Amino acid sequence: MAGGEGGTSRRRFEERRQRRIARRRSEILAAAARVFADKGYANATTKEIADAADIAEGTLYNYFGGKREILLAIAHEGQAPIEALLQDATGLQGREDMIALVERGYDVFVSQLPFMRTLLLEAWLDDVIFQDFVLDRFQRIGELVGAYIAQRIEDGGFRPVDPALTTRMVLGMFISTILPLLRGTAPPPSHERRHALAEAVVDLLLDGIRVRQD
Amino acid sequence: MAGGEGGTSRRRFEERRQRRIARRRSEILAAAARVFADKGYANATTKEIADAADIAEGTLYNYFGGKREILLAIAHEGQAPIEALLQDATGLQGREDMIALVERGYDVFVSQLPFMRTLLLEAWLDDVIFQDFVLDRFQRIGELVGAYIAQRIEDGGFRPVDPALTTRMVLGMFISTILPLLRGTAPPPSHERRHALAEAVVDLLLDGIRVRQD
Amino acid sequence: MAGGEGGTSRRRFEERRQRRIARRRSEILAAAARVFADKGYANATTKEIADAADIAEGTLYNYFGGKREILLAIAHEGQAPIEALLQDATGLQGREDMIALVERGYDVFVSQLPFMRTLLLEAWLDDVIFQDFVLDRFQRIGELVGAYIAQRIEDGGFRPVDPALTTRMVLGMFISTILPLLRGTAPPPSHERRHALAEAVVDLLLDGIRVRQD
Amino acid sequence: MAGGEGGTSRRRFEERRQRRIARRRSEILAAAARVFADKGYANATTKEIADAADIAEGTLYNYFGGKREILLAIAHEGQAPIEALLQDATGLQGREDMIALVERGYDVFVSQLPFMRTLLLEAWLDDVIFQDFVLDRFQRIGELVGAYIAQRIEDGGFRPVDPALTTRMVLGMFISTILPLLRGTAPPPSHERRHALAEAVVDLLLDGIRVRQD
DNA sequence: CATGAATGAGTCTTCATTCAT
DNA sequence: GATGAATGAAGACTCATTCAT
Repeated sequence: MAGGEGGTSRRRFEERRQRRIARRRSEILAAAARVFADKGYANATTKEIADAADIAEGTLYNYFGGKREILLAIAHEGQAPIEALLQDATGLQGREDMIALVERGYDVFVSQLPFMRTLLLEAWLDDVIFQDFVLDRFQRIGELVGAYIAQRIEDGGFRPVDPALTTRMVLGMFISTILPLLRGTAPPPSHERRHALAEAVVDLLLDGIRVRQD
Repeated sequence: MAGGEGGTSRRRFEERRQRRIARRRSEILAAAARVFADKGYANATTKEIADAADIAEGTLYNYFGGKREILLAIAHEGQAPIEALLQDATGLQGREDMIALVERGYDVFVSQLPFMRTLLLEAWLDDVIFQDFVLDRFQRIGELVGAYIAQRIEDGGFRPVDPALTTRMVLGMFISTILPLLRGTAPPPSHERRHALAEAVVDLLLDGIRVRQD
Repeated sequence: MAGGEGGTSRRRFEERRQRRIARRRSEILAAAARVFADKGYANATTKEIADAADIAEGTLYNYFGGKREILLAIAHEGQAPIEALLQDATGLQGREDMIALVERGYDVFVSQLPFMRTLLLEAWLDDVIFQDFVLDRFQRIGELVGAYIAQRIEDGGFRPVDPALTTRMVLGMFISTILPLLRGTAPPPSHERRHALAEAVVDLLLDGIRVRQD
Repeated sequence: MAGGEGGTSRRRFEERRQRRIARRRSEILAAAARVFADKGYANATTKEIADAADIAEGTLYNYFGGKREILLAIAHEGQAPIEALLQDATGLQGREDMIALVERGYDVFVSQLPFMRTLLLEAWLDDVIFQDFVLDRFQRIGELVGAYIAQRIEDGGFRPVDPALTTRMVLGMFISTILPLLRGTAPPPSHERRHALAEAVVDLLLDGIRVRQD
């Protein structure tokens, strides 16, 4: 009886269920990312994760296959904002564009801090994380920035540097400026501070610190 | 009877014993550094360390109070070469001096790779390691480089940048260039390669990548 | 919906859970007391305790913080019956009262044998156990018996002996009579036997063994 | 050459060697008894024993087959003074004889404290120690005292008590009076104190505490 | 004989995962 | 689906005993 409606209501129920599951997964991931960021994957216990997510330990296993799968899901989750950033990163032209891009990079790290911290930490040890979630993106950024630099060298705007190496160094400069945040020894920088940091990075990249002698 | 000789032979014996102990401690530390560098402190087992050092598990405890003490000894061990480098780092003048200094920095990392890798990895999580063995040195480097930059700004050689921030970014650039080595995805660079890397770092620092437009 | 009933059912569930936990704790304590009584705390392994309690080793740690905490819980557990006995021990008058009291003392030891055996054994070495769980009660017994003896001396019923020393000796007599049981070389005495032992203790205390010569 | 003298000197050497060995064994036993008395056999380490005896750990094994053998030797060592006491204990007659005997009992405990403490402690757990070194002597004491009591009952001097049980209770009284010393919570009693204690024990045994009503 | 470093079996404890309720 | 107690494999550490020097 009420077959059609039954189907509709069942579908609605199913949708709501799916949303509830997705929401719960996200909550768990956010909690786990905080714990992993704080103590590292190896030192974190499933009990701590469950407590942070305010659920029972066993419930974790209804949403994830195990501790490691949670880590992989976190790594996966951390990809989206970087992907978005990479999408917009085409068509760099001048200093202002570059500054804006670096600022957006800061935004990603600030808004996703536990994810990023976990990702970078575990990539240091875990080859799967490193290959699939860090190296991969790093190479895409490398291609992007490298291509830009190569093109600017071609048109005479940049010195004939090694594009890949320079990309690497820019990223090093970038990361170094938010290292205290990643390490947890400093609070997130204000928007003004982020802007100033971005300017410093871009200006050092473009002009170095030496005063023009000519 | 033969008191004097007895004393001498006992002293010699004692010296030899001390040397044997020191040597064994070093062997264990080197083995442990390799294991820690490979799997991280938390994932490394005392059995693995013992196997790597080719001794029995219990023997570890004749030389160190426990796993954590081994880690601290590694952190301590890694300080000497950096201290030496810092001693020599005064009196930077021009580009060549700076390149030489950066090259020596590479030498330290290359020759002490497992120690450095372990140190940087664990400092990420362990506040004691971070404070006592990383932040401390980092601040000394910061003072050194920062003072140099500030002085060069004063005499008009450098643009009026933030010395502390710039120091941080230089270190970021430096580290980024040997990251593949630290991460274990690349072999140690040749001396030529190290020289080229050092030049790239210093030139980027001094002049940036932009071609003079005037 | 069904809020009240939900609350009630949850509360009932919670109560049942608490009872289950308490029961399990008691089972573990009883098993551990048997093992400790048999081999001593230091020689007992957590594996043996777990086996005696018919649970896995790890389960112990869901109920107690560790091996030593189990020992302390045993010591604590053994206090209740002695406290109860001390409550009733006021108002001794004549020989019959005293015999009844000694008999109740036997009952405590017989019914709590592993607990008492463990307690006395470990108090011999462990200062915490000794101070908090044995000396304390011993002093209370001492005060009680000592006060009684002192009063009877006053009213001329007893010789002018040292009350504290006499109390100590009575306890020595008492313990000596169930030593084979405590040591595990004899089965628990029957009620008749306990009565006879109690009479022997009290008569020796009151009259000694010498026939009146006058 | 010098064959005869060689034999003599070898014999002398051998005797001296035997004495040296015996002396060293005694030193080790005394040290071990102190350690065992303090922490118990199970909690004492061979390292602690060696340190207490001021020798190296390995040297222990030149004199004893192992830790347990040291314990057995201690138990054995503790027997001699008690044997001596038992030899002299025949021919008790009156109150004074008994007091003197009890005093000698105190002397044995005071002079051999670590041995006695170790012996009683380990006999509580170790069946071999208990059977061979404690029960055995206890039974001999029991026969001696029991026979005396039985005889005095026969001749009308004592009430018709159970000789074995009474013996047990006397020993309980005796032990109880030096329990603080054995437990380590009181210093050895002075000679005067020992005499007073012995009088208290014997008087309680003979006359109890009740004032004669006749 | 004395020494003390080396050994590895044995112990307590933790924790990811399972599963009955 | 949620819960959390039960599990047992694994890990850090101890210590009696051995043995090369």
